[in-house]
Amino acid sequence: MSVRVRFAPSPTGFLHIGGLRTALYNYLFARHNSGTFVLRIEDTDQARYVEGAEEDIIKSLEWAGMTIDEGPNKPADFGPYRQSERKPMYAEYAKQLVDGGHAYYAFDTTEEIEEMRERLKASGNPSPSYDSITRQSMKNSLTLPQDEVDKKLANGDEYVVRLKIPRRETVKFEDLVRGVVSFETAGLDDQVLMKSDGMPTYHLANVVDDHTMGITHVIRGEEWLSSAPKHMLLYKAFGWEPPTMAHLPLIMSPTGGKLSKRKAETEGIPVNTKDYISGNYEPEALVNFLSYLGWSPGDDSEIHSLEELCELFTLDRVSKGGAVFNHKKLMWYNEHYIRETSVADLLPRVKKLAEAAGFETKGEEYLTTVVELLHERVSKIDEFISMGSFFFETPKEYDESALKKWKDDSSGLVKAYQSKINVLSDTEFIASALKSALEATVEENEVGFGKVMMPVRIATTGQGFGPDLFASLELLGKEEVLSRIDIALDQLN
RNA sequence: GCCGCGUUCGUCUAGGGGUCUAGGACGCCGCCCUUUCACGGCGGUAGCACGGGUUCAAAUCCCGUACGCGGUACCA
Repeated sequence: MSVRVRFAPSPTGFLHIGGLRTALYNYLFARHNSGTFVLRIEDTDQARYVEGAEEDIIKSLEWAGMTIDEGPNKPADFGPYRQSERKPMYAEYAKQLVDGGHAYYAFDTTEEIEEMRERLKASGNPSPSYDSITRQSMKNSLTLPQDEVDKKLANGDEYVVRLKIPRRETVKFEDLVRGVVSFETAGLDDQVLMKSDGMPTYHLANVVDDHTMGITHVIRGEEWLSSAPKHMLLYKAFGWEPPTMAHLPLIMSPTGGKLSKRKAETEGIPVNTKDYISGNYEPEALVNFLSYLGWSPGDDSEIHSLEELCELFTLDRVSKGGAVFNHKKLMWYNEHYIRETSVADLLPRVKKLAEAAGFETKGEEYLTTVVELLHERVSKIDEFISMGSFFFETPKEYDESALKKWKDDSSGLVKAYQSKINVLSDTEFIASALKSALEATVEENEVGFGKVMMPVRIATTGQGFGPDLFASLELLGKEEVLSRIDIALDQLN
């Protein structure tokens, strides 16, 4: 049987980083096994539905390089791929469960359930639930006479369908990440399968869809482990072979706990994939970083393309413990991929960013040199613009910490250098000549190299750091350099 | 509280009874390179949660404790 996996997010918001990793592991597993990667939208909670979320999910996966084989955007034989569009199906399967004695109708109002909980709490049960014991004293098709149940259903009274959890059973199954896990049914509640609005809950829809869509492996976050026994019970009740389970470790916040939107934001970590897109991160870097958050190929390698990861990925190498999101390591990956990318490939992207920042890019040749000069020192592509802003405009201000290196004698030295390069013709205005001129200035004034170099750098770039000074000056051109020195001399004295 | 899952350097991880004096990566520190800042190169720092077993031998197996995380909804 060929492998079929699904990524099944609910469109309740933008795709966050944890969801992206779950998608990635599913994708990697699918590709490794020449299987099919399915996208299914779990939109059964109408109250939490967010407009545009589905588009965001698809766009995010595409950006990361994951090709969806089947999904709402790519219909195939197992559609529809939105649960809301599969609604009639769930009711039928729920009925099948009821008829088979595995589920029942419950007519209790939320107030009545609340009342039951309060009553049990008062008598010492800290977490009462609607289960094999309490259902005996509630209003459902197990306790009510058949004719009354029929009447209520015919009347159109509101009801839910609940799973009839067996009283005392052990549910055991093998998880590809965790090994054998087992649960006692005594601790499980009679999960609602069909809500009173006619929509299924996650549990029913998920099991029905995974089965009817031919899903062979369920790869999802650990937050689902606790409800997995209910799902196993459902497969059994339907008489279906359950898919193989694999519960992934959660991505944790540096301060502890599951990496939530709120936590991530206060810690300066972008949570939504769209923030990585708009933040100009390299998708290859995020993918590589994420793949190693809870998995490793077992050797000392760190860098792998998506294709290589597909080749290497196996579920038995996924770790069990939660993995803390380390933004610095992500940046290391990002930096790596920037350096791996050729100047030619970087060029159009830098051009676009520069134009978006309102800069005149001064021609392809000029921009190419800018990218070359900065290539080894940026860690994110937008730094070509921020760090290299002086290539596009005269510095508006001078970096404060750099100014500490502007000493009393700096003006004089900069002036001396200016007069030396002033005599160079436009064609003589090249890095080597500019360097010689500075060396001459150094010699004549009997000072250290940095004594002249740094003030010149500050005057012309506004920064105390940056790419090779002489190559930068050459690119800027004689007229511009001289003019910047004039302005600096004027402003810094 | 109850149920479940987990725990190797600060972080991500390798390791699955002897080859572990515990390996790699990020970070951090130092040195080299160097006109600055980076890049790069070299080196360093730092860890088997704790307590009992089992065994000739335990980071590795078992039990317990602690701690962490998840679940405990007509949310997913």
